[in-house]
Amino acid sequence: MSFSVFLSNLVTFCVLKMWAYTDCPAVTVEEVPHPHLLSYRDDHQQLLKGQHTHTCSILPSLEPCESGEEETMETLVAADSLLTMDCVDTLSLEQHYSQAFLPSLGDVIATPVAQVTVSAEGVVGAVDQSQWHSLHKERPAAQLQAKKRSKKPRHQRAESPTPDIKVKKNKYNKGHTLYLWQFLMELLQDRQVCPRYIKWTDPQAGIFKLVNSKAVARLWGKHKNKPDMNYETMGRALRYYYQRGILNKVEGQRLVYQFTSLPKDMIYITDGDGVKEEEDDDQDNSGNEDGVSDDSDMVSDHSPSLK
DNA sequence: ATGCGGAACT
DNA sequence: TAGTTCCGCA
Repeated sequence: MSFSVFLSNLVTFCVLKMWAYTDCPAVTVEEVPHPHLLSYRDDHQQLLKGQHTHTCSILPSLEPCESGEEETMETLVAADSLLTMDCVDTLSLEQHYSQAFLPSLGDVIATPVAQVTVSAEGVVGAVDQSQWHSLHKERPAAQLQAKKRSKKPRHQRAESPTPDIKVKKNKYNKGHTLYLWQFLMELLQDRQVCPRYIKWTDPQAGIFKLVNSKAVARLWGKHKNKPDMNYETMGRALRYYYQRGILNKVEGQRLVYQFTSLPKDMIYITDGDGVKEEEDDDQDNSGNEDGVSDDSDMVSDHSPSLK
């Protein structure tokens, strides 16, 4: 294990470097990291041009329950154990959403920061969009509203676009839990739950579906330690994301939502064997039709809706 | 069953 | 702050 740990750290380090500064879904944030929330174990991570692939292996394989809709408790639990953390390495997650989100890993990054000003156009300011894929150019009206409100930073926060400023923040940011959107992204990258409870219906567009809304809500509740969590409640949180420009609803399709932007190093589990990494940044060539899908899964609907 | 956003609350 | 809980309404 030690070697893998080493590798992990190495990878993490590199990734963090790359992550210097990013902005997330449009809004600003300051965050607090946390080291391991969900920890996945990356048994073999490979550092391939800065990417890693992870293959989780902690969980006992879940039964393919074909019973249809309801997932058994066992499966949920199993999936959940993964979220709860049984792992050792703390890596993956953070790199994905970190930045403003969770830098921590020893104190490498830290900082909070960022703040960004947002302009009508979209994200702006210091934002470095390099690590995020913005899925659409224009923002929904709701977002604009959100913008307005946020124009006033109450505390003038030092802008620190600087990527690698290493501020020693709370080095041990324990107990930080992922934001819901991060959590969903994690699930989307987790083979234990990805196609089963939640899956991409159109990865390029950031569109995903809560195949088993109940299960996902339960997982979320577990993560937040809210036993009574249900889709109704989680859904409210999801709806708040519309205003914040983090999510959009794909109208007409039940349980289908869309991330307005995604980290570029997202690992897309499109299906079966392949975990595919999207590294391509097509600037704005809106027509997305790269032959990405090799999935046998149905990634059928490509709703072009980007509000 | 979902989805929605207001309002109060943590 | 980022949801959580509850609600009336669609």
